[in-house]
Amino acid sequence: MGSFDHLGVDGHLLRLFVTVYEEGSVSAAARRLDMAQSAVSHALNRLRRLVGDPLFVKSGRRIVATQHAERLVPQARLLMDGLKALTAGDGFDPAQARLSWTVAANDFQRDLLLPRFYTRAAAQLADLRLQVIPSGRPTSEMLREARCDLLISPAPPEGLDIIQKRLFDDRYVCVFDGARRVAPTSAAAFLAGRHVTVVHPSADPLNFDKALEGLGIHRDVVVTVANFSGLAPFLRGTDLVACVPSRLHGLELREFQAAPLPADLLAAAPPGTDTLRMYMAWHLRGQHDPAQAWLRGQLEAVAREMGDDA
Amino acid sequence: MGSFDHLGVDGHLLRLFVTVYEEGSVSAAARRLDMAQSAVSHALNRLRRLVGDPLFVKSGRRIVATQHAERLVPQARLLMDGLKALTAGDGFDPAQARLSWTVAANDFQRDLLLPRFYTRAAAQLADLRLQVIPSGRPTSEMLREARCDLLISPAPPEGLDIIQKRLFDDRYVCVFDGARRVAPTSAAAFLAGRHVTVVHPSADPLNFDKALEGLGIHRDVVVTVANFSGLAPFLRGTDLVACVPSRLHGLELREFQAAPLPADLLAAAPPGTDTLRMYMAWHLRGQHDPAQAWLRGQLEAVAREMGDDA
DNA sequence: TATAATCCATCGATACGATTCATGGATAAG
DNA sequence: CTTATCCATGAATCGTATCGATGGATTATA
Repeated sequence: MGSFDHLGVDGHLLRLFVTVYEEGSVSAAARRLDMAQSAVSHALNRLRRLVGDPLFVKSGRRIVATQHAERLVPQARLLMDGLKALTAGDGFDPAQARLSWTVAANDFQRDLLLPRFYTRAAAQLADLRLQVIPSGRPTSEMLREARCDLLISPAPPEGLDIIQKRLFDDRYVCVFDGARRVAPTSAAAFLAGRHVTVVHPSADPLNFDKALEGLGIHRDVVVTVANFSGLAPFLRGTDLVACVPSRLHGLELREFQAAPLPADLLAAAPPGTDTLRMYMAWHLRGQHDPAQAWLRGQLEAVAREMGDDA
Repeated sequence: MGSFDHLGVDGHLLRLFVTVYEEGSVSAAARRLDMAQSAVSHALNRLRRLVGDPLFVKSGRRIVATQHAERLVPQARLLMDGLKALTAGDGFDPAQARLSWTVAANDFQRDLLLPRFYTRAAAQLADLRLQVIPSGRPTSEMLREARCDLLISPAPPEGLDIIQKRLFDDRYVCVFDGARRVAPTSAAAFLAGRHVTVVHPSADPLNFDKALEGLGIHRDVVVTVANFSGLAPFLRGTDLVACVPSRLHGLELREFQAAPLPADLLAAAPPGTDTLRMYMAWHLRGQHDPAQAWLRGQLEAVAREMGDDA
């Protein structure tokens, strides 16, 4: 049964298929592809034979995509990108490349990685435009619809067309104003204090906060801010405590004191509670693009340079 | 430059290219493809035009692949698999499917996941043959050369053509014979004891052992065994201590006592030291195969069922 | 309801391209 | 030097993708 001659499919056919899908019309696709309408119709029939599915069925004088066609569209786009990667024209030469890259990242990972990434990458490239957009709660759609090329997040989206790779591990520490209080060394002391944490309205809470929640441990969170940069003013001159990735302590929170989380608090918590693992994620589409692969490599190198320790 | 008509490439051309590469000969490829030799030669020329690279150059009366051709071969194989995924014949029906799956996994992950996976998956399938092979130090070649379909490991290989996904997190605990000693509650007590650990000759040491090593902490390891199943005889009736993933305590080491790692030991260690994160990894080739995707989904479900806690 | 407009499928003609057979130049082996 | 084998090329053939034109079907408009 499977014996449809799938090997007969070529890039032109894929492009035609995707165009028909996007236009929702054979005639419109023909116009966009600068072909005769009948040619598109015939080509579509050929593709129907090759994949063994009607792909589009008539409904009135329009056509609607079958379920199978819906499934095929992203796959077809993927294959077209793969075909492009076959050409020899892709000899990627950093020294002559003028690249534009859009990265979605929230405050912590942005400030930690991207400045160093930029200086490193830009030094080797003819030109680099780096667009950083807020990721919010990162979704696979951002990558699928090419709203960004890469996404940096501790909770990257999953999906069969999404690839993710670990960048670095960090550990949560308590940060506080050393002039106003001392480090909480036990769970009791920790829970007795007043806390400030980061809860972005459109993103997931920190895995640390979620883990405590899951344990039924409720600390006294008196202030929540939308991002890490908002913590400092609340810590300064107060006895508030924040639990943040330790690397942040080397950035915006340099002026404060840091201490490890109370050991007895962690003993009860699930593994990885005190660890924040940062990933980068991208779409399969960009997998074989040598320029993007190079950029990802640079970012990875920056993360590696920092080492896994705080 | 980029203006080679890469869309003109079709599956037949890719297959021809790969065949010529594998045979190292135009004539031999023609025989295997059941075509005339000149047809292959012409087709090869067509492909040369389309991708803008000689692909094979004459050397004596043989031909040798160019660098670019070498790079293209895996990509071509990938695209052929992608094309196969276009056909409608792939409506995957578990109830009628007779599958054969080869998984590379070492002892811990094998015993923990695969029995439950097998019963779960086999119950839904017409037939399932599960081959489990030892992974040793897992390499991307095992996946590339299709020696296995999936690999389960805490240290999955990396590569642009390898996809990995987290299965579950576990935490290291101390395991010992409760009749002979008590739990080490401090780093000092921990280091005063005698230890047994797992070091497989052809695999990486455990991340826990590596982390301690990295800190310059040398505990007194008096016995090493090649896999987890070898631990029990050495623990039984002795004062030896082993640090193993806590889930193992529920399997082979049920008879022993378990205790968390000393907190002060972990405080100095890098984040994630006490966490073992288990991944599955597979080759891009199997990404769009619905049967394999289904099997991976089942395995994931089993891992999820166990929850992230021990 | 009749008419016009638009859509997609089909038909015959045409041009392009893929394959075949036959041949030639090059290399290596006998 | 001869022979066998390899790959490339040329001419001829066959298949097929495209075109323009046409027809059947559906929807919008008067």
